[in-house]
Amino acid sequence: MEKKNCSLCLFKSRAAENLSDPELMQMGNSCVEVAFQKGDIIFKENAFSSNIIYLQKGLVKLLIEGPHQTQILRLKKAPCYLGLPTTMGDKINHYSAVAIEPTTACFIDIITFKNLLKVNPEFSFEIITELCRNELEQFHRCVKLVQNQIYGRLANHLLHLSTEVYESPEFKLPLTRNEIADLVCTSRETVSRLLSTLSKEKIIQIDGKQVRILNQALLEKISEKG
Amino acid sequence: MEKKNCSLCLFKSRAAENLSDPELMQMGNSCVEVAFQKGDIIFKENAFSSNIIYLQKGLVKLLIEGPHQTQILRLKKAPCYLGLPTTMGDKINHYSAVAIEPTTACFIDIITFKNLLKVNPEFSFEIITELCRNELEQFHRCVKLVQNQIYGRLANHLLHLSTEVYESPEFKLPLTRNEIADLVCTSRETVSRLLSTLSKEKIIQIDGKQVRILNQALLEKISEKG
DNA sequence: TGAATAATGTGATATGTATCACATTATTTT
DNA sequence: AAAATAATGTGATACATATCACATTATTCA
Repeated sequence: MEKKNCSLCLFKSRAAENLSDPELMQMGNSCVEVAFQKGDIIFKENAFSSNIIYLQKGLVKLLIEGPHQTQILRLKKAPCYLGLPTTMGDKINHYSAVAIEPTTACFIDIITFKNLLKVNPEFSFEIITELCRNELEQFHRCVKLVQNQIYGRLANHLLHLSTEVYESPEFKLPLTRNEIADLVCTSRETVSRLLSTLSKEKIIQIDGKQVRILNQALLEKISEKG
Repeated sequence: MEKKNCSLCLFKSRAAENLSDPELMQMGNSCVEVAFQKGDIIFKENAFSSNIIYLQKGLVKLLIEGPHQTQILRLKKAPCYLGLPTTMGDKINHYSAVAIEPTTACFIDIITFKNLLKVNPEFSFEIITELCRNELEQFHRCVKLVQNQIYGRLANHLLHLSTEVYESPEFKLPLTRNEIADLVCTSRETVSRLLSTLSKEKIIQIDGKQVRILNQALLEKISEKG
């Protein structure tokens, strides 16, 4: 197994800042760095979960099979941990992760990771904090998904891509209309139609996958009110 | 402040099993036991979150204000921690907790709790595991809520009450039709209608709040398929 | 470079569920 | 016990969105 030196890592997580040099060494010794292309599966629902994954670079979608369609639970942008709940919460993955942009990830052996949690409480503490923040986000995401109409959900995700993911009013959609449908839980056709509407209303400008947000304030209003 | 002896507690959490006697003492010294009646607010959304709460006995609903209506995020049955994510994840509560049955809860000072996390990694580890399991559950709950039709969601919650909460095919609904609507994200009228339908189909028997599950297999099928 | 495949746009129609309206029945308060 | 209030049931109607159908345009692959 390739040995990595995590103490020199430029993408170190906030939690890992609390690790001592020997601890980082230990992590590096049971850690593999892997590169993924768009569309590559990082881990798969129902497979055994044997690694904690740390995303160094890239963008990933988390997928879960629902009773009627695949659902995109959320997008995860590096740097962040991936699959903490599914690896620590059960032996089997409850969802899949798929790269939607070129992505680099570290696979950390679960035993080493658990060991670090047990010897370094500061590290544990940061992981707990991250888990808690994620769960709060998840609550809010769920409420929006259920209560807002699709127009609002679509607006919400466009804003998220613009402000959080790409940090720019103009960006290229990393998802097809079908995937957007899986993200906002609707049909491909409805996504097409509503994107056209947003475009006709001069709220966004859209050409294929290229999006520009023209009226962010209005988009925010739509995202909140429904 | 009343001092409690947590080492004698009969409702000790799995995580707390890992605490030493002095640590339990420390917890007991900054811990208050409070009793709640049905309808009593345990903590409130947007208020400062200053305690970790451990439910000893009872049943609680977690509420969050959505863009269109209040939503019941989930029911929590004792014994369990309450508000871990909202207390550890932010300074302000992102949701409320309200007793829906007579409930007893321990309020543990957040500073003490955090301190225990930092000195006892086994304790931390169990908390991490619990958080992860909760998040997985939350993912599944969200997918069901979004993808299933209301008939399926209603079936799902009736089953949950029967098998998880009351562990009996017959039970008294702890919620009004309005609250059930908030739980499955629909309107009161629809809940009324669908409960009648389930009753007409001889899948459940319902008289006011008294429910008996007549055909659990079919109810499970409805819950899964939609 | 052409053929095959995938992605997208848009009309017509069907349907689940919200909303409004109002009657009826519990429950709480005085 | 009477009065007030809250909870519930049920019909009529409106509407957001799914689904089906098919044309059009990109993209991928041989």
